[in-house]
Amino acid sequence: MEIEKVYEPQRFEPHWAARWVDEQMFRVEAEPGTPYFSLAIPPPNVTGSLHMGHMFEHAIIDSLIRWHRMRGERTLWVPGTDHAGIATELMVDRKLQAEQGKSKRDFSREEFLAMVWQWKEQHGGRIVEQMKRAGVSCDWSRERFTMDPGLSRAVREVFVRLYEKGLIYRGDYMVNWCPRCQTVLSDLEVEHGDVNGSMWHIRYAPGLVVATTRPETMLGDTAVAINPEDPRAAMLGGKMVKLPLTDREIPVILDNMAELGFGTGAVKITPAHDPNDFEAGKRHNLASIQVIGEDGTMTAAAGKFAGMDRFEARKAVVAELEALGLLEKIEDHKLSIGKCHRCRTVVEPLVSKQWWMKMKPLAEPAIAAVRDGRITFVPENWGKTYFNWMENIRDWCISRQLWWGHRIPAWHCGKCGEVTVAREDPTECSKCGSAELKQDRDVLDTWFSSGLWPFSTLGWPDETADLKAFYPTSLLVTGFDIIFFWAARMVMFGMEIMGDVPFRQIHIHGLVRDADRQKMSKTKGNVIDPMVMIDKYGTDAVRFGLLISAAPGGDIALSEDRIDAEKAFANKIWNASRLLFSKPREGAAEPVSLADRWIASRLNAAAEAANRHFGEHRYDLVADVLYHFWWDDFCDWYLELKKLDADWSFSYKVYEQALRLLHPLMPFITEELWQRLEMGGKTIALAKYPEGSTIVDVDAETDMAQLQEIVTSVRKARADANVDPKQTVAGVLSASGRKLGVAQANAEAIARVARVTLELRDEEPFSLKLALKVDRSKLEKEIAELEKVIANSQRQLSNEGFLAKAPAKVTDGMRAKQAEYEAQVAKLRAALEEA
RNA sequence: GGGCCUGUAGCUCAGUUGGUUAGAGCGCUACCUUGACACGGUAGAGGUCACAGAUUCGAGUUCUGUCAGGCCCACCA
Repeated sequence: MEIEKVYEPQRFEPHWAARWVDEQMFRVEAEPGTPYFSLAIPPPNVTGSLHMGHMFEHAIIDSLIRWHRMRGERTLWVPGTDHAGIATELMVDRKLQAEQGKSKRDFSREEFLAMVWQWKEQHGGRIVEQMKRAGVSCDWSRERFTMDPGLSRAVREVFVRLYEKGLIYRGDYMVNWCPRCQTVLSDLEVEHGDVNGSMWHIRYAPGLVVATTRPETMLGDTAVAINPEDPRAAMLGGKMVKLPLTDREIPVILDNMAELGFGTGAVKITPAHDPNDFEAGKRHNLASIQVIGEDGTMTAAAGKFAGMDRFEARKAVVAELEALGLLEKIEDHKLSIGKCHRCRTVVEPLVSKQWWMKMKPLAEPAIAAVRDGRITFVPENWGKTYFNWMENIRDWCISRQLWWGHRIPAWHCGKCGEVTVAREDPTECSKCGSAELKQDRDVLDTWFSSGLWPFSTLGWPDETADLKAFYPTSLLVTGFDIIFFWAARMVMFGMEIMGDVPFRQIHIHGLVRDADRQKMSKTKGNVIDPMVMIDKYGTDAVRFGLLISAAPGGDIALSEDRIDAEKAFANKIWNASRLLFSKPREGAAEPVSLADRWIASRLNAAAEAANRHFGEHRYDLVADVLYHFWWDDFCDWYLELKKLDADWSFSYKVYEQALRLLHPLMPFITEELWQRLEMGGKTIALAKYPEGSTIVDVDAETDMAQLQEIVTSVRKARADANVDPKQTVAGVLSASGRKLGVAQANAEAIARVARVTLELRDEEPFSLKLALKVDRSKLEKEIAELEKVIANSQRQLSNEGFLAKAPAKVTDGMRAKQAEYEAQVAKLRAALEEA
């Protein structure tokens, strides 16, 4: 058979990648009622490009999917992408900024959306093309996008249902506001970090000093609180004090929120700009004065500070207080601030009217589903993290002041103010019948639509055959960073809407980090681009490198060296194939030698282990087992011994099975080589995965172990004696029983792989003596060299000659080394004598 | 403040229910360009399994504590 001399994955990987897609080899028909394995891809952002995290996740999913498919199961992997509301909008906005110096707000909503859609049409296919190049075996005929008409209908249906059920409501609450993105954010979208800030102590009245980390908000204070147990309580409680820098008077209230002994014991209350104060304001019926606007500048209510940026206003307020002598002191204070996880702008707490989802009633069945095992986590420890969050869940703010996304299906009546929520766009107010309706301007949090993904992609709300055939899906594979964002919400939506779990298992994988365990990031410049790696080393090497490093639970430290090493593995397989393909294939395909029987047993064991480890999601162990089977067993032992045989037909049989075993992990090279065997199938991906068994050929394995021990002993003896590897030597082997038998039966094999002719003696214990012809001149040369070294170091030890002027420090180490040299020389002299 | 995880060879990591001599890849040393492969072969070196106790015939593995590091959640003026 023809086979190219050099392993060049670029020559065949793109070919197979295209062919798998073009011929729809992974398309599957829905047959409700039959067993299946199905999985929905965690949809990557449509705007994105493939990074190592995707590559890793897809390597895991694709291996598992291919394994299930090869086991003959009806296997579906649904691909798709996410519109990624805020991320996409920010990206297009930045692009406008860079290219035209304009922002989103220079355009109308319609104009802007048209641009985003255009961008999506032009560039949205990029990540999908990259996935195809990476060989993922999705059913591309079922590709979905979260803003497809069908999925949008699902979003709307769910919203209306939950609204009608009272689980979605609208109201004024304290929210996280990003002044840069001009939208509200959910708690999960805020990243908290510690910063070194200050605590300013401000005297509001004699004997009443408040401490604050945000002095600019004092302009919106509507009370000062002290603890009811505070000694000042009786005197100050209910009194009015004048708020510095303003004309207003505010009350001193008594509330436990002022902790005795913390700070000054008095807390300023700003209901419009602090979550705690917002609650306190409700408790005490306080006014709420918003002094910071949605754009992050001070409002008219801030008086002479109006129009200033909030951080400028802070400086100005502090300066003014200092000038008035009201600033008692400034302390260093460590505090945590929240930033928008998209643009890193400091989030401003504001009171705002938003849409919310009640989470407690949705969380309960979702908690139960994991508690009673209808959903299991792999590794199971992640269940604790899930429970921890779910049991302390708070309502989810689902509206966003964005344009790109699913617009909230609610209409406001211009006449009576009633809100009409409907499946079909209404023409009149549900209360007063007025036609003066305006649709809510907001869109839904992007995670609302992703939360429906497992069933919306299968055609819900229609009762499709796909839905009946493939829901619940079998598995979710994802990173721990989106357990709350996504996984938990899918469980809640699945339980509420479908009345069943969205998937039976959740496999949580780690993060791909660089070789130094640092997070990969563009700013650090340590990003390893999967497409670059694919070009350089081939997809198979990248996949295998990721999978063999994928220990459960842990992050993986990926280096280019690791990928390079796996390319060497692929290269090894390629070259083993070249050897095999140079041999005749004709024959009965039955074992003809010990080597044949042994490799069949090893193949069987490897197959059994691979199946077992796949079942346990231990892709690292699958990879490890197959790596060692191919390299150690098949190449290093089997092929070397096989070179003695004339009939190679059985080798082809084993080889073909070994290709199948490896296919889920290295789909390209196995497909390419398998096709050259002309087995008649369309693709190795649809060939049956070898089952293997725990029953091994004990006879063959035992004999082979004996043979390996003999060979290794000979090689070691040769290495010890420094024998030229090309030279065949004679030797005497003492052994008995089975080992002797093996030595007798396999004398030719031993001679070949160890270059030795052995005289066998039936005696214990096992021993080996090589009859070596010693090269006298080589020995003499070695002795001479060593003696030179000894003489030199002797001079050092005794500080003779020129060294006497600058005596070296004599250490024990030097003396020991000297003794070693002398012993070595003595040994060599003895050897010379003998010869 | 609450929760989770990690600490094993120079580096990155395995080590299944406690059981002889603790493994892999890379790196390192020596030898070898042999007709599949130097992206290779053969033989090696290298570990007080963070530390201290406890349980046990037996602990890298179980328990407690200490130290070190990482992550997540949290309305800590």
